[in-house]
Amino acid sequence: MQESQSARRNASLRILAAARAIAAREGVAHISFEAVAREAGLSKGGVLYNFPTKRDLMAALLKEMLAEHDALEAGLPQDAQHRTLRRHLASLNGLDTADSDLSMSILAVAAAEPDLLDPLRRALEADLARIEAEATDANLGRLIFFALQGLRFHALLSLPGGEPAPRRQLGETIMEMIENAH
Amino acid sequence: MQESQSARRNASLRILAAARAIAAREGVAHISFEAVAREAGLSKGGVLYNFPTKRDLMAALLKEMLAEHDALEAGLPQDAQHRTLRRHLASLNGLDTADSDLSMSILAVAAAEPDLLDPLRRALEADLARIEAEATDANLGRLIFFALQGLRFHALLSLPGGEPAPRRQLGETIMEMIENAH
DNA sequence: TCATCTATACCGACCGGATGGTACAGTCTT
DNA sequence: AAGACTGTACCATCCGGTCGGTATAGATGA
Repeated sequence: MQESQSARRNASLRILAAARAIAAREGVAHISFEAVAREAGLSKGGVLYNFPTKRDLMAALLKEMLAEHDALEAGLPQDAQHRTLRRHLASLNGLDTADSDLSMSILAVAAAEPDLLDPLRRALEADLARIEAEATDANLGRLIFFALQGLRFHALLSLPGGEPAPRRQLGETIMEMIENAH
Repeated sequence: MQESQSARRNASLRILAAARAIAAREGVAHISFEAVAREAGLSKGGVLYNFPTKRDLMAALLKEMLAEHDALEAGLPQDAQHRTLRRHLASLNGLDTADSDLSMSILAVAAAEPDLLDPLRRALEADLARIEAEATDANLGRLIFFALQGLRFHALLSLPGGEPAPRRQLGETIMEMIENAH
C-alpha cells in the first residue's frame, strides 16, 4: 500500500468514500462517525479530526456531489444547444453508475438541517436561469427541467418511472424535444 | 370540545395531528414519542398504546397523506378529462394550506425504512398508468406528470421554482397544455 | 549531528443527552 | 368486574462530541 504520502496526510477522501459506501449499503441514516470510521479503516477520533461536526461531513458530501454534477458539462460538445438541460439529462443517465445514494443524503440532510441545501439551491437557481435563457420557449424549458428533477427524485426514492428503463425512455423523448426546438 | 366520543376513545387522530404539528414546527426529525405525547396532551404510554412502534406511526402518517391526496379527486368536475393529472395539479396547488411538512416525512421515512413507501409506490404506479391511458399523447402525459412531481419536491425542499408563485405559474402553463390537448 | 520544539494527523476512552421500547400500575366506561 | 385506555418509571442503546494522549515528520539551534 502506497500510504507513504496519501494515508499519512489527509484521510478526508477516504472518509467521504466510506460515508458514501455506507449510505449505499445501509442507508443514509446509518452514517455515523463510528460507522464511517470503521468503514474507512480509522478511528472515530480520526474522522472527527477531519470533520469536526456531522454538519461538516454532510456538507462535504453535498459539495462533492455538486462538483461531480458540474463536471459533467465538460463532456458535452462545445457547440451543443441547451447545454444546461443536456447536462442535467446526462447527470440523470449517470445515476446508475454513480452512487445515487449520495444524492439521497441530500434528503436526509434537508430533513435535519435545511440550510445545508443552500449551495444546492444556488446551483439550481443558476441552472434554471440558464435554461430559460438557452430555451426558445422558456415555459417548455422549465417544464422539461422539472420533469428531469421529478425523474431524478423518483429514481432516488425507487418510485415508479424512476427505474433505468423508463427513465431512459422518457429521457430520449426529452432529448428529441430539445433537438427539435431550435 | 366534543371529546365525549372522539378523544376518549382512540386518540389516534389527535396523535397524528400532533405529529404533523411537530413536523411543521420543528422538522420531521423531531417526531419522537415523547414530543408527540406532549403535543397531543397525553402521555408517552398513550401514544405507544395507539402506535406500538414508530414504524406504525410513520406508516399511519403516510396513509393519512395518501388519503387526503386521493380525496382531492372528489372536488373535480365529473366530466373532466385527464382527471388524474388534474388531481395532481390540485394537490400541488393545495400544498400551501395543507401542511407540506407532512409530505416531508416521506423523505425521512424513505431514509430510514424504504419499504414504508410501498403504498405510495403503488398509488403512484396506478396514477401513472391512468395518466397514460387518459392522455392523447402518452409521452406528453408522462412528461407533465414528472414535471408536477419535480415541482412538488422542489416545493418540499425549498428549492428554486418551488415557491408558490412560480409553481402556480408553471401550473397554469400545464393546465393550458392539458386543456389544449383533446 | 543530535537534542528539542512544533504542527499535523490520528487514537480511543468517555460523557451526556435523546430515543425507542418495556413493565406495570392505575383509571375510566360499560 | 373486565377490558380499553392512560400514566410513570425505567432501561438499553446509540450517537454526536470532548479530551487527553500518541506517533511522526519537519524545523530550529548550538
